[in-house]
Amino acid sequence: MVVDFIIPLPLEGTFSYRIPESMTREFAIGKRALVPFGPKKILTAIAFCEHQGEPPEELKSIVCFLDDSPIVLKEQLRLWQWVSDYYMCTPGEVMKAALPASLKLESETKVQISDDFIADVPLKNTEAQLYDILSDGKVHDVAELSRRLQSSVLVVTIGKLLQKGAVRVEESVEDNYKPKVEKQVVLAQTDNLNAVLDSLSRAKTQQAALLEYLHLTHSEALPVPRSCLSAPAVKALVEKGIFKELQVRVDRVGYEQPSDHHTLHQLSAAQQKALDETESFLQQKKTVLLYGVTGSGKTDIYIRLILEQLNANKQVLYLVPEIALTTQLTDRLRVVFGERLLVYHSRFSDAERYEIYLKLLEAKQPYLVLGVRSSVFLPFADLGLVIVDEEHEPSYKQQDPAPRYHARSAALVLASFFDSAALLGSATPSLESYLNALNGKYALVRLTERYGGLKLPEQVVIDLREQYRRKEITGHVSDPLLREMKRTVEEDNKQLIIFQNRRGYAHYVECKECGYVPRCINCDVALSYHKFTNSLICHYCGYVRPMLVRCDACESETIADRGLGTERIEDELSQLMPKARVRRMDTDTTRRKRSYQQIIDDFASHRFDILVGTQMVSKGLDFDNVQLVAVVQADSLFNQPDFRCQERAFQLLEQVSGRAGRKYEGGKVVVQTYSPDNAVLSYVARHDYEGFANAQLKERQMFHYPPFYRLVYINVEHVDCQSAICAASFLQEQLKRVFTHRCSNVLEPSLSKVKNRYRRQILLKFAVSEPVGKAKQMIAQIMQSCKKELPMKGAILIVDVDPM
DNA sequence: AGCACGCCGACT
DNA sequence: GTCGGCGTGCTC
Repeated sequence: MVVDFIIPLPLEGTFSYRIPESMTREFAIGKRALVPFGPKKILTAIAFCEHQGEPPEELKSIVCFLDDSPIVLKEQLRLWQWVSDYYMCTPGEVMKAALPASLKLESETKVQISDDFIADVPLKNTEAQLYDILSDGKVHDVAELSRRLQSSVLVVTIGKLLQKGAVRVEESVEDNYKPKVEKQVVLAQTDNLNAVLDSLSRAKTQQAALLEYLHLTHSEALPVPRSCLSAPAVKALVEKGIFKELQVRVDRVGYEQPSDHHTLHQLSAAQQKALDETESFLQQKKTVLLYGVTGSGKTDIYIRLILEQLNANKQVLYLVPEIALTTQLTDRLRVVFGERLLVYHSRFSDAERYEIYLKLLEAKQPYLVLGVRSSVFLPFADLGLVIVDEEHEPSYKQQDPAPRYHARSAALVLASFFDSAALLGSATPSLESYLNALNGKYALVRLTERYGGLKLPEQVVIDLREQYRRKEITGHVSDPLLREMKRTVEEDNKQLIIFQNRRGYAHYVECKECGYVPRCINCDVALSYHKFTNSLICHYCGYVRPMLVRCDACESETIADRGLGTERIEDELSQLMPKARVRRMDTDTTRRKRSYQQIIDDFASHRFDILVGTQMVSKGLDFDNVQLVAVVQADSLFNQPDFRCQERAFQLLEQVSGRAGRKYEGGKVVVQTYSPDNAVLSYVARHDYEGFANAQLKERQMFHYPPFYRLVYINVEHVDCQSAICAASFLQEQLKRVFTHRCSNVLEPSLSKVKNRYRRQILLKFAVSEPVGKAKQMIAQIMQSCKKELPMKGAILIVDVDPM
């Protein structure tokens, strides 16, 4: 028997292996097998299908199957296939993204000293060093050795010692997943508790620990995590035989008790109407686009729909962008769904993801999975509904490594495999989805009223040119904005959010004498100034150098800050409003695992007044007490060299302004800008999404852009600038022959060099009516044949389908 | 992606 | 003359 397997490597196609006679009974599609690959590696492969037709001549046999039943279900495999075809990547790349690492066992090379070795020739320097480390007789893996021996030739050195018979080497596959074990204590015997308590009358902490235990267990002999009680007291109580110690395997994906207890709201009339409409469309298996303004209560509608599915014994996938997955949302869902809720977050460790994966796979009850992009790859067996919340979010598209897939598209395809419905929700739908709704491919449901009948926030635009002319501005905060801020915080005791889409202190710095701007050594960008660390940082590759004392070029000491970042706003605020409590939220302040949540919790409970932040503050957050939202400089939103620039600007401004006035009347948005006449601003002022979208669609159609055309970018990268251009030109010529007007010239991207690689692009455009599958096959074929040609030497090709 | 094989410069 | 650099090509 010969079976084709998917290997977790970026290699084209599948790989065929023989299944030994003894194992053929175990074969099933979707099971894992260990397979030998190359001269020594052993990898985890997924059985994809039985091999059709004549098998290749020389075949290796699999080592064994790893599972009793498939761990990748047939709908998942179909999705892998779809992703790899549509996004032009290999099945192995999809496999890598889809499975938690603990499911992808891989052999490691283990090295051990041979005890019968007699050195007849003296060992060389690195050989001797390695031999020294190994002299302890223990088994070492290569990763550990390379940490201890900083040598680039480690593998070669091991090879040499092996030749001399000094060491033994073997490949072994180990399961690195360790179940979490918790130490617990339980009461050893239950009779005579009072006597036991009395006997501890002179050991107060032990007595207190025992009482605490009884309190926790409601006076029953139940196991309690050891960490809940005072450690020294527990130790003593165990020694006295009052407590027994247990080692218990526990789930990492615990079921945290929700921290507050709101119940289901009564739906407003508008919500009820939207729910009814949505339900009837979903029953017809029609994809629904729920356009609901910010604060209209879309989540309440989702909850009703999810309940229905779970009660009908169907699973539900509820996708949210990374940034919207906060305890605000999980708590709310936990109250309603309890243990039926599974959360899948990218900040989870691999062990946690592994446990969630298996939990869903072995599910006996229907689950609601609340998850980020990659949760479309979880093993759903009976999906009844897919919800994509904030469907316009660009973060649903994976950027770097392959598969460069869009979770919204993948989710819709997945839903179709189960013949189930999908719901897309947003206050600012993507033009792609909106167009689909207009031409009837999706059903459009509108929810244009805020919950509680609150008005959408009023927008005030402040012309920065005018403010500077009249000198009514301090730093970057104009006098009218400052008045609004003071009133909000000092008089009304409300909170405010300040949005600035750049982190750091200054976007770049410049010598006032000669105009010199320090740039990154690895990327084609200026370095950003971070005052807190007094350094210049590249936001693309992380390169850091100390802030200039004097100009590199002319040695002058007059270095000026240019461009505004969140750090600087925070700085200026502490001077303008010294009494206000200000916190900043951006990538710099949320590096640690808990810090993002901490800032949100603190703001929600009004432990500070002003939240300054990047995009992060604009998404899905629900703070009752925010009255004012300020955009300090909107201009960077309007000036991006990107056909989606306007759409993004509208979405961001509308979303961020939606944070104001969610519970009380009188929310306000102040936008400072140098271009107060920008059309986007007037649409946002009227909260006129549909007007904006219709105008944008006209432009997109005119200039042959999505959603009327599909784009495929081919990025050509090379360490040498000229070679990048040559390779791109060569490839472009070949593509042009086939695709004629659909193929662009060689383009220089605005970021022409990143991480020491020079980039060029070729853009292919296809009308949505064209069958694009054929075209992709053609592109792949041309790329394949070009790769072998001389001008393409050393070039790296990256295909991005439906780029964002 | 790894890993082996293979061809050219700086050392004993 | 060898050691060791990394360019190129293959992996069922």
